[in-house]
Amino acid sequence: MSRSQITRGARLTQADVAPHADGRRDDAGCPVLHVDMDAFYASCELRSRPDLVGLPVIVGGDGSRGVVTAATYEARRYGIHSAMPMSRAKRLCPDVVILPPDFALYAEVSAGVMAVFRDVTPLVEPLSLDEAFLDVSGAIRRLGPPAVIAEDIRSRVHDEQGITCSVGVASTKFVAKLASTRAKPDGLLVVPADRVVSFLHPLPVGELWGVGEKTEQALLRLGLATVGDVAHTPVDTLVRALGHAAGTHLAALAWGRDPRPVEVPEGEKSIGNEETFPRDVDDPEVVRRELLRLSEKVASRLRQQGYAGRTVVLKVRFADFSTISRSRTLRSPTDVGRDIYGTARDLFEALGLQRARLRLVGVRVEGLVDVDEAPRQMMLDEPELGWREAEQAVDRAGARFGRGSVRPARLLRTGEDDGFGGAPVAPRPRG
DNA sequence: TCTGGGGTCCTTCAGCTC
DNA sequence: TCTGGAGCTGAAGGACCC
Repeated sequence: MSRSQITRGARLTQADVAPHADGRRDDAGCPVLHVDMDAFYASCELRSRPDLVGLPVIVGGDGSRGVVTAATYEARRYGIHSAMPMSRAKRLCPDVVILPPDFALYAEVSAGVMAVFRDVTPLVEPLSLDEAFLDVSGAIRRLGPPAVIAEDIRSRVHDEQGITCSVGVASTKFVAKLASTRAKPDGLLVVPADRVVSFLHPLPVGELWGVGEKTEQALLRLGLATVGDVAHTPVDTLVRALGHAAGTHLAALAWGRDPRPVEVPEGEKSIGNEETFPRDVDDPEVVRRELLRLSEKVASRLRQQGYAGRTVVLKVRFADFSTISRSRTLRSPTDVGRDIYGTARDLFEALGLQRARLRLVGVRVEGLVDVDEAPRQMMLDEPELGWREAEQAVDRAGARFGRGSVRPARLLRTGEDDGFGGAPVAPRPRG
């Protein structure tokens, strides 16, 4: 690694504590790296739009109900942040540049970044497209101490993918994640193993992993404002306020105890799709058509990834934002859109809604198993070649002619965006 | 201000079996 | 035969994360 690479970003920092008197390396005992891309979606877009570098740019749907998916640091200076309604972002910064999301691009860049990580260690645990934990304990002899490995990763991501990232180096996942957040943007922060407590205790409770708005309010009601306050509170008190899992978990985190190892994920646990209507809907036929579209989409993703699932979950959000879900477990796992739709529709009908105004519907399939290991329940009247084979044929047609080139007749409506991409096209007549 | 979409995990409760 | 408790599973909802 060149000197220029090491100094790029000029933010090789450590927790603000006194150095070791005996000359030990500060990253000794810190094999966990948390790597987080800076404003990932926006950074991907700026690679092909250098004219926008330095301007407030946000990525997100520009519809009436869109939210900000990512914001450059220039946009954040106006108070814009992710998950903020687009309408508000535009009010805060009328000149903000809005770009529609291109998830295929982000997936491609993410694959390149993850390849860099796996070049360093096989122990990579991705958390999302733009961040991952790495356990580099097995790479230290080959590549050097964790801080050097971290800088090398930052340089390679920058040189190969043209975006910047921040890295936290620590003894546990939780502290590494906090460190990368505090190193942003384009920085590196090492929290030495024996300074974890002094690093953690001054932080506000909201920084604890798993503490969102509700839990933060609950903790503040107990008079607990900092991580140190939580650390010095009896576990029983936390358990009473937050439940067993959250209470014991936070008590451990507040002392820097996080036994979770970096793990290569085994696979998905559920696959689902949901959609917010552009305007609230009270026509049951529109809802049924949307359920069919979502079910087909979920089934297609299941087949693509080689899964079948046993539990179908229907999600309904009403105009007042209240949300309910209903689920049904099938006799055997399925990856057939027809089955998923039939179950989702039954669940919807069972709600007995009398023209309630709906904001969103969603379909999710849980209890995933490898499709080759899934027992198939043949119906007495089921033909040998059934819906599954038909939908597999649709998958093949989609791969050849474009996704959505063949679809259920109910979803064929000229000019209607059904989310399959492209204009609706009727299947070519056979023969 | 007015709240997307994709996920995971946890808690609570009800029903069932032993 | 009846009853109560333990343990399991499924269902529903909530909180959280990115």
